[in-house]
Amino acid sequence: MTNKKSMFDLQTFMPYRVAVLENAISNSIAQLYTDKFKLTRSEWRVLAALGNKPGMVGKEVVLYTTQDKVQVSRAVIRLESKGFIVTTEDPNDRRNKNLCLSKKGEKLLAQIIPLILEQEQFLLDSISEEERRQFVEITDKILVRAREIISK
Amino acid sequence: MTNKKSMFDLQTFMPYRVAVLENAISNSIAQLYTDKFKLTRSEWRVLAALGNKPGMVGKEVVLYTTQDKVQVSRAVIRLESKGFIVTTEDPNDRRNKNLCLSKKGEKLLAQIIPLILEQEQFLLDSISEEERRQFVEITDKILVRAREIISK
DNA sequence: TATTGTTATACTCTATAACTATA
DNA sequence: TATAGTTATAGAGTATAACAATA
Repeated sequence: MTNKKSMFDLQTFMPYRVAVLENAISNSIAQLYTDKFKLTRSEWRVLAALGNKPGMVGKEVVLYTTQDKVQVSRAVIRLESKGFIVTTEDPNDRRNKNLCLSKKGEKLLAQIIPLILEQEQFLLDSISEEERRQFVEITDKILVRAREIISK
Repeated sequence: MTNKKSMFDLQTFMPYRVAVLENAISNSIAQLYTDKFKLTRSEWRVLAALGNKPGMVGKEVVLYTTQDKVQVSRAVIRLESKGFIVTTEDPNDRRNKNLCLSKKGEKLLAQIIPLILEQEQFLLDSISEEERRQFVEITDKILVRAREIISK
């Protein structure tokens, strides 16, 4: 006698497994920038974005960090008030704010990045180079599908 | 002339990629139980848990759904007030509440599960059976590491 | 009119601590 | 004392709409 409802098990449900994984990874990484540096995830992402591509305007940071403009606007305001970024007016379009790390922001980022990369390496050391390549390929394919659904 | 800070790119940072994937998947699934059935993720997980293993007590649901006892307690209260679950006192230990789906809850779950599984299938149709196996294996390995870090 | 960015609001999620009732 | 579950609170994440300034 089989129970029809027992055919659904959260434990083997792919979206649930990804959520659990993301939660564990995200917590393991977040403690690096929250505990010692008092940054939110949103702030950390904006910092990392500007470290990689200085001078982006808000809209570009939105695209780069996959956050919406409200999140970015608030993170920028907090980071500026803490002195980690400086904003300059774009002479070509005065609606835009060019965002750059301050010296203090660069120093902060230079402290965080090695810790973050070390943590990532520890996570990735559990799998082979080949698996790492497969992982990127597989997650990319699934991501495309998920975005198809959302945009419908 | 290379920029040392440009060595860190969010786009290739594994934890960021997993966060983006989880976000997309989770949104694509969530719209199924929020839009039509007005459930939160926490409520959906508790429902699914009880559908799979009726009669669990709160503590077991906590373990099964990877949520903490506060989340579960609140989801249970809401689900009970909506008439989707019924709670009975455990005669052996009156601190425990045995949780079961009501007929209404079973009906609800029976409506949701096919939609959820269809969505999962659409996501998984983007990869081969072999890749699916690899994905589970890889994510399990990374999860173990992430939990090692958190428990430190 | 459309776009960039800000402000306001509300709801969910997460984490913590304090509490109750039982054991 | 320890455990199961509840209540309270606050910070962070997410979504939406309304708004100001500029194009």
